[in-house]
Amino acid sequence: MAKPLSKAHRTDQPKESAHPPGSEAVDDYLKAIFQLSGRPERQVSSTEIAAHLSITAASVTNMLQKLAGQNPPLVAYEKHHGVKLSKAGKKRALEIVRHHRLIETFLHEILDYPWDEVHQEAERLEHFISERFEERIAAKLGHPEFDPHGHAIPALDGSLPAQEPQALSQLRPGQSAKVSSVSDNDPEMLRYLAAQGIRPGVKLTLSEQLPFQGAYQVRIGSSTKPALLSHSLAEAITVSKPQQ
Amino acid sequence: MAKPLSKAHRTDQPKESAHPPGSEAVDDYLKAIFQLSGRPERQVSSTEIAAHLSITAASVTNMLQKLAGQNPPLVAYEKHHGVKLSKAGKKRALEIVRHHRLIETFLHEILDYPWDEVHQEAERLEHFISERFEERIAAKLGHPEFDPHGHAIPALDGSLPAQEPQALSQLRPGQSAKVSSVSDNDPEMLRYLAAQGIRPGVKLTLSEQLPFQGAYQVRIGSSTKPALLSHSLAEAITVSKPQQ
DNA sequence: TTGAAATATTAGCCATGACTAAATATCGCT
DNA sequence: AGCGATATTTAGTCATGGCTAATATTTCAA
Ligand SMILES: [Mn+2]
Ligand SMILES: [Mn+2]
Ligand SMILES: [Mn+2]
Ligand SMILES: [Mn+2]
Repeated sequence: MAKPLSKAHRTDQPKESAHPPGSEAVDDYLKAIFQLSGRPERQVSSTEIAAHLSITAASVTNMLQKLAGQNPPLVAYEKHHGVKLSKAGKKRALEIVRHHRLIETFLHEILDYPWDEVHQEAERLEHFISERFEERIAAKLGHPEFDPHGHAIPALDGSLPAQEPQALSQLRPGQSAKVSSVSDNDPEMLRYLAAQGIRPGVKLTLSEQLPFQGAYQVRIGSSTKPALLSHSLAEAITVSKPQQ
Repeated sequence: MAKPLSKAHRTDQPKESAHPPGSEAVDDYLKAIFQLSGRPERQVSSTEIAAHLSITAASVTNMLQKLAGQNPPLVAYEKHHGVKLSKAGKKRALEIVRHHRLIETFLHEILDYPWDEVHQEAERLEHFISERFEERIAAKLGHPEFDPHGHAIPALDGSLPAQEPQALSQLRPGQSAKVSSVSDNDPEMLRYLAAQGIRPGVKLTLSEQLPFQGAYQVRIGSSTKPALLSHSLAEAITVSKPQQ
């Protein structure tokens, strides 16, 4: 918000706008590109970003050109060939991811949110908390390394533990593994998983996989009766390297 | 954010905009009008609102017309004669004030923010927390009635304790009173007051007032050496009805 | 009572970040 | 290699909420 009252500025300000650049929208683009480009890093297409953010591809192209035109550029954009984050863009994306995961952990641990409600709230707040707030909740939580869904929280310098996450759907029958993380954006799914006792750290054994992308039959922890998980559920669960 | 993928809607949506009405800006106008109109309720002028929000009067007029045109109207606007909040506008304003003061209390009590830093953070977050978040921090804090500066927190139904706040500057020499609240928007001032030991609940005695709006000499609590407060400082402190 | 000063509104502009429709580039396949 | 399908970009529009400059209204003092 501008200060029309101050008369003599050193240089005439470049006219503050109602919705400053480098805002919520920009954050969400950078985060989307970060999440979609995976590891090792891949170019991300306009269409993918559009689908991820539920907006049109035209809007995405428009924004990508702005992001590429910033100084410093936030993305490297090749017309018709997608984008990659620049150094600066990646730094900002990781900052927002850190906010998101710290907020989720905070909501769950301190404010007793159920784990299926933390994502939605964090998705909004991640853009608006200060560095002070970030620092304080991190301290309060004892500088946690993982959020309630098992996702690693980037450190202050943006570093993440080198992980080799594998989808549960890629296990072979008979193999065991520990749940590393679960997808955090579908509350209904999270409630279902909680009801099954599936959460990060729990040991799973794939007893059988029905043909044609059918259900996965898993034994959970040391329980006796197995559970059945759909293919999309098995895709939403990552596990650590299978043991034995 | 729109969903361009859903094809057949019941009625064609009125085209979702990037910055939905009923947002941060609207909240801040309603809050400003609420704060400025005082008790008993007064009409508030465009210029006052402009100064309070550090924007131009033209922008204010523009927004007031929009607010008056909403259904239901959020303000009663008489061209050239200022505005008052409508029922709906007052409800929303109190909702935001409740957010603000709960957040301040939360930051101070749970996250150990110093009292001069809570206002700025609350000013942003008040617009973005959910009802769930509000409810959780209120519960965590034991449903507090006052924020760290002594301001009353509106109840869920919007009610506020009937208070008769009086500026310290209106005390007569010799009178004693208890500090009720201190203005919360100037961090430097708050640090100064804290250093003097002036905070809500502390007893003050006005020993002398220098002429021509000069300094106020007060004894703080049961301390022996008096402090000197400028007129603007004495305006920023409210006290409860003088005793004796 | 009247005219200048102070206040307030109008008119026209801009940036952000959506949208749709039209144009164009790339890709997959014969 | 070339055609058509798919992906992507361009062009033009809109709402929100700022701004400045010009105009209109109200107020106040002579
Ligand atoms: Mn977000
Ligand atoms: Mn998560
Ligand atoms: Mn605010
Ligand atoms: Mn306060």
